[in-house]
Amino acid sequence: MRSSRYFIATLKEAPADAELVSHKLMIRAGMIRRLAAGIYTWMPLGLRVVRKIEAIVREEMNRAGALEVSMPVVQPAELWRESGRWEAYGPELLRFKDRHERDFVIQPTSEEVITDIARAELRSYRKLPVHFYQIQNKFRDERRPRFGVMRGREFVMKDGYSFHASYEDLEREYRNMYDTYSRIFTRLGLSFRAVAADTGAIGGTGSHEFQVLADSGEDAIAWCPGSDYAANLELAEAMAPSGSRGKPSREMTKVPTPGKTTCEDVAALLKLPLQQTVKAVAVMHGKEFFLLLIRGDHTLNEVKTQKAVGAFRFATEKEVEEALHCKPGYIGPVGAKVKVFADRTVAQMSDFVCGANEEGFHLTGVNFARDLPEPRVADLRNVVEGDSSPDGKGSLRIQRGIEVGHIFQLRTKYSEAMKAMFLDEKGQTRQMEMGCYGIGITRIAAAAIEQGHDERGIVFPRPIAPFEACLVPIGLRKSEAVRAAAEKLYGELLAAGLDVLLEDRDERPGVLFADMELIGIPHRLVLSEKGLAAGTVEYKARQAAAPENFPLDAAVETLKKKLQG
RNA sequence: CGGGGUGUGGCGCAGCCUGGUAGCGCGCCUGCUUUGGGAGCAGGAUGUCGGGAGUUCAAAUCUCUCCACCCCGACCA
Repeated sequence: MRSSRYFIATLKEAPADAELVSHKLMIRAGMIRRLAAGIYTWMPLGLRVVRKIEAIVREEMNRAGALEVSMPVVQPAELWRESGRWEAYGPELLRFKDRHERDFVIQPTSEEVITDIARAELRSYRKLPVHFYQIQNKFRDERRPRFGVMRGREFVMKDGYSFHASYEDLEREYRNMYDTYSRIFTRLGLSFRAVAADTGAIGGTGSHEFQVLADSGEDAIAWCPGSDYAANLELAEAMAPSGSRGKPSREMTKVPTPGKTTCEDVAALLKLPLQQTVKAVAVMHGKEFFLLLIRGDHTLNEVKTQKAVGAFRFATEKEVEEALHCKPGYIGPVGAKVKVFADRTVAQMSDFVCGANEEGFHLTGVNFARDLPEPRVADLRNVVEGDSSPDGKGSLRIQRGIEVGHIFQLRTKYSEAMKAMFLDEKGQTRQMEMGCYGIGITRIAAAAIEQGHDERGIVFPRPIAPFEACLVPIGLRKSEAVRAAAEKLYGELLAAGLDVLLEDRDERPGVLFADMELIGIPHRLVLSEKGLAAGTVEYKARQAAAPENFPLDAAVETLKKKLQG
């Protein structure tokens, strides 16, 4: 490709509304342009990246035995009513009516349509297993689209669905996909981690997320360096501290703590470690008021809490006052006539500090059994760095990540709702087992940039860079020798099958270099009169400190070698 | 959906408080010079000041209203 005939639309300044580096750089590099909130046009340069990601995903999916299909983006509501998701999905599902007033949706995923295909086409165990996938646009009416294409409303996803005659076979395919995904993200040149995940709204049992490691990621991952344990923070189990609870050694005492409503403030005032305090979180479970006890330095894990106590919401200030006759900030479990759940860590504490249920006062030296009834105990908190790993093989570390892939064992959630049955070898009707597997194609482009960038712009991994290499001639329009050498070398590079951009725009060298670095081309060749006189061409990797020179007649071989490395 | 904020040329912004005939930087167009790190000089084009209504002799500026977008909180690829 010649840049003079391509569309390079770089910007010096990023739009003010971009927050994430990847968002800023994608706009500045001219990869995307915004049309509406969370809706973007992929410009030629950006689309090249997307297509390269798709190609790798497609290749590996095909290699793993999955079959590509393309399902409609517009789907009739009847199927969604049948699966129950018409009601269950909520406002993120974009719904509309056609001219006959019939309800339709723009698909956020395609379980319904594929299950409809499966129940019509897969009537015999002889046709199982089968795995269908597609790569195509999805729409989710996010409550708050942000971060450019990272959390857009319209995005490209690879979604695959597998059907099986037995759970054992589903497990086999799940492992197959686990391996395939690992291969895909490795080939894409990303640093990632596969983590156990919550199954969330999609339902089902086993589930893993593939997280690209980046500090800007929205997810937190807990993992153990001493083993293969890795889980999303929302799932990672916090173990009870070892040993047993200490004996009460102090009298329970009411101390004045005026204006100190947080554990931090109270600990500072009383000159006690934060780990000696307990915060009471007031929640409503239906019409019932609960207190959840979490150690002062810990945070509540809402996913785990929901599993332990059931659906809940935080109580309002008014509800707190009605239940405890006390303002939030001073509430506690002592003397409270409500159900109390304590986190495992809190359950092991003795002589702790908590609110006195009296404005301006806290209690010190509080002990279970002696001062208040033993609470119900559950795992309610987020794990923190240094907690012991649930597999007992060391302590946990926390890292941030961007979810780019997710695999689920759906089991029979959809085949049951939509009656996807097959006949087994004994002629008996049985439900199909299902798996589903997603990869966020467009999100990968953004995640790769979060992982690879510097002050000059994007640093793409070679497999997904818009071009593998660029050839920058200096003085193309001034020097006939440079022009001829550039044309010749460009022809040779193309003939060698390399994906090269010839930078032949009529711009000063500084502009050309800056643009090539901004858009993230990983390898650069420079031709100049000076170099030609010496019979050399200059080579520089995107992140190398300094360029090196090679003989001009070895340029193609040299670049090939560099691309391998 | 709740809370906060912004809307002025393609992009980034000033002007608004204290009404008075719309400005800066980048980009864009033309010419000359320049050509190994986002050039210089000269000339030029581009605005229903988000939309509507109102107050006023006069509205980017004040009032009301609608819209769009962004940021902070309950979920997903």
